[in-house]
Amino acid sequence: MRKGEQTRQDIIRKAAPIFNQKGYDGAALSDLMRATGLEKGGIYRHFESKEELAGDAFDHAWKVAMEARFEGTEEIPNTVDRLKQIVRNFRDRRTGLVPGGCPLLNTAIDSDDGNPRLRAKARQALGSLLDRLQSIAEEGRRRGEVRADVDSAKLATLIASTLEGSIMVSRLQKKDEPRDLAIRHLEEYLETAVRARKSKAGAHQP
Amino acid sequence: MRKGEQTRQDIIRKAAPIFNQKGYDGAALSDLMRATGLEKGGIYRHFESKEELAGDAFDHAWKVAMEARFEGTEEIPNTVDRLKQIVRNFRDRRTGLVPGGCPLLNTAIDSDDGNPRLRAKARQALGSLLDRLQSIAEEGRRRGEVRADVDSAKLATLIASTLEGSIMVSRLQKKDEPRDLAIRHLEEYLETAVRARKSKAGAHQP
DNA sequence: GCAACTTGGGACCGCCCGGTCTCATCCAAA
DNA sequence: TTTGGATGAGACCGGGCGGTCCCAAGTTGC
Repeated sequence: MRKGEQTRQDIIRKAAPIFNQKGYDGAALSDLMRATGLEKGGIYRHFESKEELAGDAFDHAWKVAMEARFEGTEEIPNTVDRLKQIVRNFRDRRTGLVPGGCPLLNTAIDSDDGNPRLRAKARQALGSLLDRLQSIAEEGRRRGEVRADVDSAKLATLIASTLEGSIMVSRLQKKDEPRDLAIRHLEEYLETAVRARKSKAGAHQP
Repeated sequence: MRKGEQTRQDIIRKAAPIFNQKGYDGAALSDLMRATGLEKGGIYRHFESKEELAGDAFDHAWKVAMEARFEGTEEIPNTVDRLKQIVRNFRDRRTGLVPGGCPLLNTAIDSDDGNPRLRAKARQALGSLLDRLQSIAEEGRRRGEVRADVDSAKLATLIASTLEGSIMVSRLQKKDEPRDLAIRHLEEYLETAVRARKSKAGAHQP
């Protein structure tokens, strides 16, 4: 039973870029066979359908993406600085990512009007991103680092939307500029409209 | 020759939602046959390939989208107000649009890593949107309605990116809120960071 | 080192894909 | 009203699709 699980993970890792690049319909079993070096029987032993494999491949790609985006941010004490670093990570931490662009963006569009299973995974993935951003903002509000009038859920949505849109534009134009522009825009927004102004009394420290 | 051209346009109009919803691979000829009420021969008389039809269908969908987004904005005298109205049109002018969401977003992701012909169309479509936004901003700068330190190209890119990203999130969540949020964010941005402050002397009027 | 089970190769399946071609019908100009 | 080109139906095609299954080879526990 040991070898099988290892093979299964191997298939997922090799299949993820194919699905992320070509989409569900576009990724033919023959592509997956070539990428994994296995015959059909070897693949279907570990997954009951192409759809199941696509789901697992998405989970893998998303896990890798999330790790990259939040890498080295947990230890940043100030929550606004932490959000800024997360935003910057969309530009700076790109090694090890599954090729083919943001899995969320790809899968959301790909599964729109069809393939409910993948669509549910995409929704869940977006939820996980929004939740993490929101809870950081909320923590910041409680600590007085984030302005009291900031709506954490809305802030999370705005950050995610802006980044994803700029990634789409950057990929289409094959230029980094739109993405970097959005990052700078969000940094400025976090600085001017989100970060609490320093109060003379000091908000939290005794 | 009259009837043929009419049929051709009919096919394009009926096929556009199929391609926009299902993507290029996902839109089978059988789907197009059902949507148009024609047999294969009837379709292939007017298009030499599925790809050509997809291209024409995208052009149609994009034309409709662009008309909706710029509808009733030409006559707004102040350029910043005009930009704000264009942004709002993403929410308010949605009748007559080809179903399936933003054709640019769909086609950009769909044709990523494959189908160069559709990809070129998507790039060109993005270019046309950016150009229109940019030239409005540029006109505003010349007229002194837009701050001199605003980069028109960057502003256009930021607007397009933010809107497209929020549309993706809205579609995935099946909620209007993310899109509306982005619109409000852009309105505020245009007001506070783009619109030239009223100078006491009056910038342009004698 | 043997037996039992797990693994993966690859032939096979039916289906539907995009695309072609022929021919009856339709339509419009003379 | 005739006639010739425009039009569209639909049978047909080869290929590649996702998926199944059997069996040889490999792996593992005893």
